[in-house]
Order: sequence, then structure tokens, then C-alpha cells
Amino acid sequence: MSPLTDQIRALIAARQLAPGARLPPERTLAAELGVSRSRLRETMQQLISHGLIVSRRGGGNFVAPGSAERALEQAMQPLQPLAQAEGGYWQDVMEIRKSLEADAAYHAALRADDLDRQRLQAALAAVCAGASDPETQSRADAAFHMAIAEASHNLVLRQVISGLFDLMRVSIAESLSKLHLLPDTVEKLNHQHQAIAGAILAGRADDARQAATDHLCFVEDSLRRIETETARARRAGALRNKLPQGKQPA
Amino acid sequence: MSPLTDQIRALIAARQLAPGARLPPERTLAAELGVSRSRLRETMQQLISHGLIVSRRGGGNFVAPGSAERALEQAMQPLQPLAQAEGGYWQDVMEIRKSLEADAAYHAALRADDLDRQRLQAALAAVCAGASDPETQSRADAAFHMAIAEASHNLVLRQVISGLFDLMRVSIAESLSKLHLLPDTVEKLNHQHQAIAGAILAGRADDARQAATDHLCFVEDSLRRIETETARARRAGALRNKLPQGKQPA
DNA sequence: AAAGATATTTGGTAGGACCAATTGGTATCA
DNA sequence: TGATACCAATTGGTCCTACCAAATATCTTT
Repeated sequence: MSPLTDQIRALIAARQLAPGARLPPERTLAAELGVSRSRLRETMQQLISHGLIVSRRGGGNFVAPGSAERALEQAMQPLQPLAQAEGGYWQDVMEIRKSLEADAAYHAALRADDLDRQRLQAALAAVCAGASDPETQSRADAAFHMAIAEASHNLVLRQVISGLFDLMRVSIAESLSKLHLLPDTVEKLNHQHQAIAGAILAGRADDARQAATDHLCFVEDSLRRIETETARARRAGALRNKLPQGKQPA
Repeated sequence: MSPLTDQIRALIAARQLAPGARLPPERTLAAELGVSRSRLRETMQQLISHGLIVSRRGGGNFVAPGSAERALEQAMQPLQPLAQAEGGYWQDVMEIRKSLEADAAYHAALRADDLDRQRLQAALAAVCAGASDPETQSRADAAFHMAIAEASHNLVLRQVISGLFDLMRVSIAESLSKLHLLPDTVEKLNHQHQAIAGAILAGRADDARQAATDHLCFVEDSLRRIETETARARRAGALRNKLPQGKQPA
């Protein structure tokens, strides 16, 4: 992004401006930053359109409520294009999930409060209930893992895991339906889920990490087995692209 | 979004401007839309920051290339400017980095090709050279860690780590400057960097993971120590802003 | 025809002026 | 006293003009 936006964000952080706080008037702020109001305003429009700042005519510019979460979303934005381009990234995603969710389980075991435990138990019950349609089942599965991420009390971790699930949400449902065709997988998955939840609820952090790792390794392995069976073509080649060079098509 | 942005998008659609096509000059376009160039530019900044338009000084404004292509393009770009979102998340971020970058180092040791090794060595040399100003040094540090992420050959991992660096942009620079005040830290950091790079280049995956973990634990610990010291120095609230609405934290 | 110098186009920035909405204070009135 | 009406300062929104710097187009020179 432009260096000025960073300067403004840094200023907000430096002055500890909480969401809802008012920024200096544009004329003043422009002077402080040593730029013209025109330039400051153009930059401000970016921050506004990204939801970090709200502007009230005649009132002032304010730090948007929930601007911190928006900042996280913003940072994870580059993940979206990957989701659209070729669905062959699930292996990359699984590789990361093994680490992150193991961490999440570990910290969840240490930090979960009563509300977290309550939600985790509910999610566990839902995922073990075993919905008939894959769509609902995949939602329950995602909810279970997100409950763990929530319980880790690490906002960034939660956001990243959420983004990864978003990245996989298309392939999860169909993979899950195939996964259920293999014998015993449902029972194994339920057992693994219970092991994870049990360790977290009992506060056994290392066990929770291990259980999560085992679970994801099992899922990854199963998915890999499915893909080799379906024997689909691998990802396509890279497409190079250069910026326009001044010619305009009709 | 603002009505003008929609107007411009509609204009793009109406004229069938494909990605890469050039838009009319700002002065002309402003006249066509019946607004001033100032207003048009403020709107244009929104579209630019959202990635729908790319601007070339002296060249013109162009419809941005497609999302998938944009992702790869963005992926190959070198490091970008530094700044921070909102403070307070660096601990969460560090917690994740410990896992992710350890993973990245592990896989990098297994998968790095000649080009990766070459870039890693260059990045190591740059970071160990020790730039005078913190800004340059922090860029070098980021470049080093990103080189590892690249070498892991996991696109998603690379994107996530890149996003995390984005989150820590400014705080890294200022923290780094303070970090260098502590005795021996520079030597320790360099030694750690060399250990990581050495393990990766030698293909010792487990060593690489361990070295990365050690390094990040050291950094996290140092940052924590810095913050406790800085917290003491705070309390000199230089807030000359009157806050008619917002609250002011101590 | 190719290479270089020059002029034009075009985005980037600065600064001023005015409008419109909000805010806060002041005076007025019940 | 308390509420209301009014007014003036503040502040974001828009328009304007001018100038700079980079990229492009045009012309000149060899």
C-alpha cells in the first residue's frame, strides 16, 4: 500500500487511538504529516474504503469500530485469489493446518474459559451426531475446529484458520462425502475429535496438540488416498503476465 | 461504496474494457463524469487500493489484470513498505510465526532448489551485513524470512507468512532499533540466521526447524523484554488532541 | 533505418477557495 | 431554571489552478 497509509496507521497506533476515537482534522493532520490536504484525503479515502476509518461530514474522521479485525482481514486478503485459482492447493493448506491447529489445540487447552468449553462440547456433539448430508456435516466439522481456534484466545490464529477453512470450503464437502465411503473412517474421525476435545477440556495441552496432529495427518492421508484413486490431473502450469505497455484495444 | 466508483465500474463494463485496457486520462474522464479531477482521483484511489485498477505515472490508468494472475504477480513481488496495523497483536503473531516459520524452514530444507538457495544466501548476506538504519535492516530481515517461505514451495504458507509480516510492519522496524541497543543481540541474531540458512542449505530439515524455532523464541522473548521496559517509560501522554467522543486510555 | 533529443501527454502533488453538515456556545423565551 | 432558537466556528466535501515528474509520442540527426 502507499507509505502514507502506513504513516497514518502508525500514527493511530502510536497515539493509542481506540476504535471510535477522533483523528485530528484533515488540515491539521496534513500539516503534521507534511503533505497537502489533497494527498491526505486521497489516502484517507483508501482507509475509509477499507473500513478502517469512518468519516462524518462536519464532525470529523474516526477510527472505525472493529478496525483491528478489519486489519486482519485485510492482511489475509491475498488468500482469496488463491481460492479462485485452481483448486489444487488443499495439500498446501493441510500442511499449514497441521501446525496451526495443533498450536490452537495446545493453547486452547491452556486458555479455554467456561464459555469456550461449553461451545466446544456443543460443537463436538454436533460433529459426532453425524448429519446425513455432507454439507451440514462439513459445517459441523468447520465449527468444531473453529471452536478450538476461538478457545486459543489468539485473534490472529483464529483469523488465519478461518481463512484457511474459507479456502477449502469448496473441496471439503465433496471430499468428506468420499471420505465416508471408506470403511471405519467415520468412527475413526469421531474418536479423534473426541480425543482432541477431551484433552482440551482436561487442560492437557501436549495431549491436545498430539491429538490434533494425529487427526490432521489422518485426514491429509485419507484425502491423498482419495485423490490418487480419482486419479485427477494435477495443477496447470503457471501463467506469466506482464503489465500493460500503453496500447489500448478497441 | 460510493456512487462514483459504481459509475466508473459501469463505464468500464459499458465500454467493454478488458483487463489491461487503458482508461481515459483523468482530466478527460473527470469531465465526462461531470466531476472535478480531485474527486475523481479520490475515487480512483479506492479502486486502485482494491486492486481493480493499476496506475502508471505518465502512462495512464489501466484495468487491473484478473484475480488469479494478480495473485501470482503479487506473489513474485519483492518486499513492500513497512508499517503496522493496530498495535497489540504482535504477541499473537509471534505465536503463529513460531509454528509457521519452523514449518517453512523444515520444508525449505527438503524442497529448496538452486534458485531458492541462491536467493536465501543473498538474503542472509544482506541481513548479516547490518544496515545502518532500522528501516533497511527490517526489510532485509523480512526478505530473509520470506526467502525461506518461498523455498518451502508452499504457496499458501508463503501468503500467510507474508500477511503476518504485513501485520507487524512498523513495529518490527522500531523494535529492531531498540533490539540493537541490547548487548550481543546483533551477534546472536546473525548467528541464528546463519544457523537457519545453514541447515536449510545442507538439507537438514529437523535442524532447520529447530533453528527457526530457537530464533523466533529468542526474538519473542526480546520483544517482550523491550515492551516491559517501554511500558515503564510510557505515561508521558503527548496527546494534545481533545477527544470530544473517544475515550482516552491511560 | 536506428539512435538520440525534444515536445506532449498524463498521473502525482500542492495550495487555495467555497459549500454543507455538525458542533458548541449564546441569547432568548416560557 | 430550563428549554429552545439562533449564530458562529469547526470540519469534511468539492472544485479549481498550477506545477512537477514520469512515460510516451514526435522530430531530428546520423
